[in-house]
Amino acid sequence: MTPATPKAAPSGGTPQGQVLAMEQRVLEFWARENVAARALALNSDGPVFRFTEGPPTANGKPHVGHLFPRVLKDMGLRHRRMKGYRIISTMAGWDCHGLPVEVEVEKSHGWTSKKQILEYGVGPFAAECRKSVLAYVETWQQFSRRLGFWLDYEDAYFTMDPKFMESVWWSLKQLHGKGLLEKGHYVVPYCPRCETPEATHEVAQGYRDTTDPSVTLRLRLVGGAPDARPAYLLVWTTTPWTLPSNLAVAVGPEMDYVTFAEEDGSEYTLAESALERYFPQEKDRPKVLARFKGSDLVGRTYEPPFPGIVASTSERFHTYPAPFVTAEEGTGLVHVAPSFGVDDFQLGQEVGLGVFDPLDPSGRFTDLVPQVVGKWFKDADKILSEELHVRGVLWRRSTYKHTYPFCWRCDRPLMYRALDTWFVRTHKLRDELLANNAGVLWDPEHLRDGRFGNFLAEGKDWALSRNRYWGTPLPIWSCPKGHTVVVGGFEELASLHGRPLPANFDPHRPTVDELEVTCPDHHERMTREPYVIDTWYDSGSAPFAQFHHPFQSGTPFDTGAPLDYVAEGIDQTRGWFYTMLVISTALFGRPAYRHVLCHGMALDDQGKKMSKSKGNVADPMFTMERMGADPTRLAIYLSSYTESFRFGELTIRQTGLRPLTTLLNVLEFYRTNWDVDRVPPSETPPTTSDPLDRWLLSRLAGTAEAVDLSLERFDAHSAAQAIESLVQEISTWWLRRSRPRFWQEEVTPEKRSAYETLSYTLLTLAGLLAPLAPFSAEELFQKVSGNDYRTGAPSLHLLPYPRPQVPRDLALEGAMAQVLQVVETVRRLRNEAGVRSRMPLEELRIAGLAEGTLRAFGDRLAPLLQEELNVKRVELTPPEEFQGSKFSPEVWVLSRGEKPGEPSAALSRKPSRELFLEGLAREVVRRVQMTRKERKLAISDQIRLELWAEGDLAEALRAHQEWIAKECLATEVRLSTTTPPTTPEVRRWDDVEGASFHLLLEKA
RNA sequence: GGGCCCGUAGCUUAGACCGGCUGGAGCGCCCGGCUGAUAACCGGGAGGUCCGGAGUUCAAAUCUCCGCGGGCCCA
Repeated sequence: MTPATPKAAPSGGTPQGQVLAMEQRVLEFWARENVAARALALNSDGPVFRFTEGPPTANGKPHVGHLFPRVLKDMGLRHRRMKGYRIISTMAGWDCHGLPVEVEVEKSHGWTSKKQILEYGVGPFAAECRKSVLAYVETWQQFSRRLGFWLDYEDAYFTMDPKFMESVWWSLKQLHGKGLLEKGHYVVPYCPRCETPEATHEVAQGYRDTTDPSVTLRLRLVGGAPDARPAYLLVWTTTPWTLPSNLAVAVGPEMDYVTFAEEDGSEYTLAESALERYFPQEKDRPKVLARFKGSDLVGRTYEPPFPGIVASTSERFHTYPAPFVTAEEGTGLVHVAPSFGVDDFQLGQEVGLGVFDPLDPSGRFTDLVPQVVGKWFKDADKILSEELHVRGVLWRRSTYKHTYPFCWRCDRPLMYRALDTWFVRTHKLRDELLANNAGVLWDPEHLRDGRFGNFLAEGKDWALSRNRYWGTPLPIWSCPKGHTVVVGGFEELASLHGRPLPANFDPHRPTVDELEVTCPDHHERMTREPYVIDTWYDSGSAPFAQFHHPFQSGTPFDTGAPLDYVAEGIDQTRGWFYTMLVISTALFGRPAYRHVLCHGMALDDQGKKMSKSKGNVADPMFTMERMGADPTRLAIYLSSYTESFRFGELTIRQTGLRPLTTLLNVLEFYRTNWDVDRVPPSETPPTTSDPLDRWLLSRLAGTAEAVDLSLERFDAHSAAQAIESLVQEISTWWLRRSRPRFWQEEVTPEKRSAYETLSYTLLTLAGLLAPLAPFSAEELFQKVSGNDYRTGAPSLHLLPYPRPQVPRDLALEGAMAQVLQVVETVRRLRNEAGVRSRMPLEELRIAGLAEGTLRAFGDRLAPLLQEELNVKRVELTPPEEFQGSKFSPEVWVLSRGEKPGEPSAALSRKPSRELFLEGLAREVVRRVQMTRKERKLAISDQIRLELWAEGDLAEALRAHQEWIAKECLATEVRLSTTTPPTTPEVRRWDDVEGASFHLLLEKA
């Protein structure tokens, strides 16, 4: 959602605010220490990892569609960099050309047609296009920096850079030399507003539902019926504006057709299957006079819908057989206008119909059709239909809902139109494309043979030329004698020009066309084919053109080496992934990339599709400023990003923020304690015999291995999940169980082991987390290593990736799992008995533990459970004990393991008198601690304590007076049974197992 | 109209390729605990027609087919 309130980032104590503050700290550190640039310069002699940034079109602010690929790319690049690879290249890139940019400039002037560009001047127009692109680059850099996406923004490639364009020219010459670049007159999707054809991958972006007229004509057959009655063909179309261009009618030779008569005696012919559509009610259906195959209908002559518009020839206005006629729509008799349909054009070619195109380039009728001259083609529908109606040619009229392509930029309906167009003959490369795709690792896998593979198999040609201005000009010149030269570089152009090119030669239009170029053979002035090329060709050339290949020597570009990793949205299957593959196959005969990661499309928090009209499109910069980059990144990694997934502040809060809060709280715990004890952090795994610590180290080793393996496959999802569950385990088990060790007064060996295990774990975890959540990882590193962002401190992101240094102890992990099972069981028993954890119980008996568990823990098992479960005695007993009725329900709560391997447990139901008093003492201690906190005393502050109590409480306090003093850091504890004074300093506590007491607390 | 993908608790997801314990977690909810990690932390519980139906099988969330819903792509 785009919220109404700007940049109101929450702050203060919320987890969200803490994360934002943390990220700010990290950003300042990175900037101050120039960390990003230093990281990019790492590993200059390491093994090569090839990458190319898919250049976004820099003509607008980044949107969600730009966020996801960047988050996924960054994960892969950070991981490989930490593992010592030299990344080629880390250049940022900007896609500068194309219709989007032109449209932006046109809009700024309020122009509606191409003519206005010419009036304004192509030179100034191009200059504005350039300016428009550059205007957004700064915004994009801010966005990327905030996200933590590190690329080389200082040395970015721009597809409008003459050097880049020269490489593109070079490649086009190669294609031409291989017979892969050809001109033809073909039907292509055409936007009359933009006055240019579009490629299929562009058209693909603009389909939507629309309602068009549906008209059925009756076209009079010359000669009429056999008995000379008037006879008509019924012909259906949804584009009445193409009817003046009608040159033939197509029939399906194998299909069944029928004739029927209407009341006036006229005979009508249509496909048999169409009868039901036109006469849904059986009772209305006319009587069929004759039934025959379409082939019997071939060769008839009819009167065109608009006689006199098009000259008749011996080929025109006849019925022809054609394979594309179907029985599913219309009448089975298809209106053929070769200028305006792919099938129509092909049929026209075959039988020699010629073409008739009465539109000017902007889609308005010329005087070839007088009744609609000057009209926009869609506006002619009504006028022409009305005329047909008046003349009695219109038989039925209604509307028709279907999906139809609209221009992806200007949102006007496209048309299919026969034009002169330059093509990349990709159909000739079909088998090679398929072969080069076969070895690519697609994620998700099904794309390889599914959507992408199917598209390649279609083997459609790529319409390359655009009748526009702001793009790489098609470098093809021809002379009046028909001689054609494809120019593959500026030097070659200079030689045709006859002298050096002007300094700072700009190959864009219009300067390129102002250059005098002479035909080397006929010595006549040559003119350039007046097109620019599809901007997708530019970006598809980025892997080599960013290096100015082959003009620049000594670049790291290798003609034999595909990219190791690319990541973009699934929409790029027909976009960048396609154009890169075509170009690399044509030029270098190899695949363009080894591993492709494709993310799905974003839905909003409610699972609804994001669309501009709904206003639910997330602004990623805003989202990051509110939620933080790491929560945003984690939310993506933890989602099923290869499919469509929800993305919004709610989702980020629920999925991305949560695991980070837990982790940062663990860190907070560590730091709070570390500030007191100052045990040096351990960069290597501590040697310890503590089973809890050894368990954590083993879990860490397992996680490290799993995360690394996942990231090797660029599987951020599994990696993030593995980290998330380790964080969970640290927090819910290791830390909780280790707390008593941190409370110890002195730095005992156990306490040291806890510190070292935790610091080592957190430092390693920081490394594992670095590719995914670089900010939190840095925070973890700085705070645990003790570097604390001081000037000159090392950054985590300049350090190598952590390697597991401890072998896993699977036996111990299995044993711990069983211990956790016991803990869970006994907690349930306590719940059942209604005895809170603070109240100690006498005894716990356990049976059915695996042999391995007992071996792994030796005699440490009992103390571990004793503390965790607050029982005085833990006995391991033989399973037989649980079979009889030895445990009376009066005394014990019981859980019998039912499945094999499940332990049984019996717990004392009630505390003894003695334990009850101990429990009461603990209740009092807890309240004293709360009071200390209320008074904002430091952890280490000593106090004097006075307590007033009666009955059981008084007895409990007397019995545990010393212990209370120790727990509360009290130099003295005085007990009174008198009435307490009613001064405000005396704090009253109620409801301690039904009783109340007072306390007075002073700093000693 | 065609192709590809997805559908597991209110939400995010594991399990599916390779059929087999009682479908597992986290968040949220309810109950409780803890109280110097504190807008934090911990336990327990409720909550699932594994989208529906049919088939294969001793056995189906998992394999097959047919629907329904959603997404993306194509015509």
